[in-house]
Amino acid sequence: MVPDSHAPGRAHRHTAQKAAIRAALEHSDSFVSAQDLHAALRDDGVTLGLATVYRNLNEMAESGEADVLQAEPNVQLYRFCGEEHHHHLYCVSCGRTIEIEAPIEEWVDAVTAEHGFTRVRHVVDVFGVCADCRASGRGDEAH
Amino acid sequence: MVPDSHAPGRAHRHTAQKAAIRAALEHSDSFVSAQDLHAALRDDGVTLGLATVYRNLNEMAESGEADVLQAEPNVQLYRFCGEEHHHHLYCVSCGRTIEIEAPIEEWVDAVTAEHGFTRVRHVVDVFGVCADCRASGRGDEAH
DNA sequence: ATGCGTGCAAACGATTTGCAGAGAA
DNA sequence: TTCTCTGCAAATCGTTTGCACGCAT
Repeated sequence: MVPDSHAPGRAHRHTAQKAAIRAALEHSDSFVSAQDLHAALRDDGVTLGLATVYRNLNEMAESGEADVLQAEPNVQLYRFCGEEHHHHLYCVSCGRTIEIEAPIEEWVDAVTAEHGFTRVRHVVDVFGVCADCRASGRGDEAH
Repeated sequence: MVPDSHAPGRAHRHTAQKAAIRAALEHSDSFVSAQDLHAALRDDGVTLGLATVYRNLNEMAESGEADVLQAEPNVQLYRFCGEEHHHHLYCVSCGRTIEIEAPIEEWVDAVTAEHGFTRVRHVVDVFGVCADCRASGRGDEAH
């Protein structure tokens, strides 16, 4: 039955692209799509492939270093994941993201325990149009 | 500039496919993908196109008759939306869905008001592995 | 020298859309 | 009859993957 499948010697090489992607993700003040990150990186002078961005982003998401948010169908947004789990208020018009605290952690524990669920992951995100976008009328188009 | 663009006489014809899709969605006890719904419908003897399922599902989602949930990238799940807005506990292994109540409605109002957001939509869903799947060991594979 | 990570481009797969024909009003 | 809805198939488009080469180790 698959002996030592999680051997300690995971290679994980250090490359310029990997560092650039992580730096760009950390630098970003809100969620970014893989495509946008790729474009920004190229603007920054870093030449890399889109596939590499996807691969690294998924790797980071897999290891818990990044958060993934499905804002719309077919578009997944990534964000550098700090130490703790927090939630977001997301403007669907300008993409601005505000971190918010959701007083539901214990509620989640209670509900999942009640139904016998384990390995719980919860998604709590609020979408809307921020004051600025509303003022500039962009909120009418966004949906 | 575009006079009476929202004229009252929206035609909305009644067809067998439309009725079948709605019935199937109402009958379903959990979230279903458009593809699954299409397959189930054909099993049921209803011959219709996949595009028709998508079109009707999106129409229902647009008008608020159905809920859309992005469980995974590239896969959107639909569910008949009752009268009120409620949340779900979703088993990532067997797809079973349990309706739960989230005591956060007023928290959402407070947070959005605080940041000047409008047109708010919130997503509160909990994912995990239910007791049955955990017992049968399927929870180890699902992610 | 050894292989993991990268780049490119083709492959994928869920969803959308154009167009001609069928059925509801 | 008129005009919307349906069906089929091709088109989209974000994301993933195969393969050969370069670079970190």
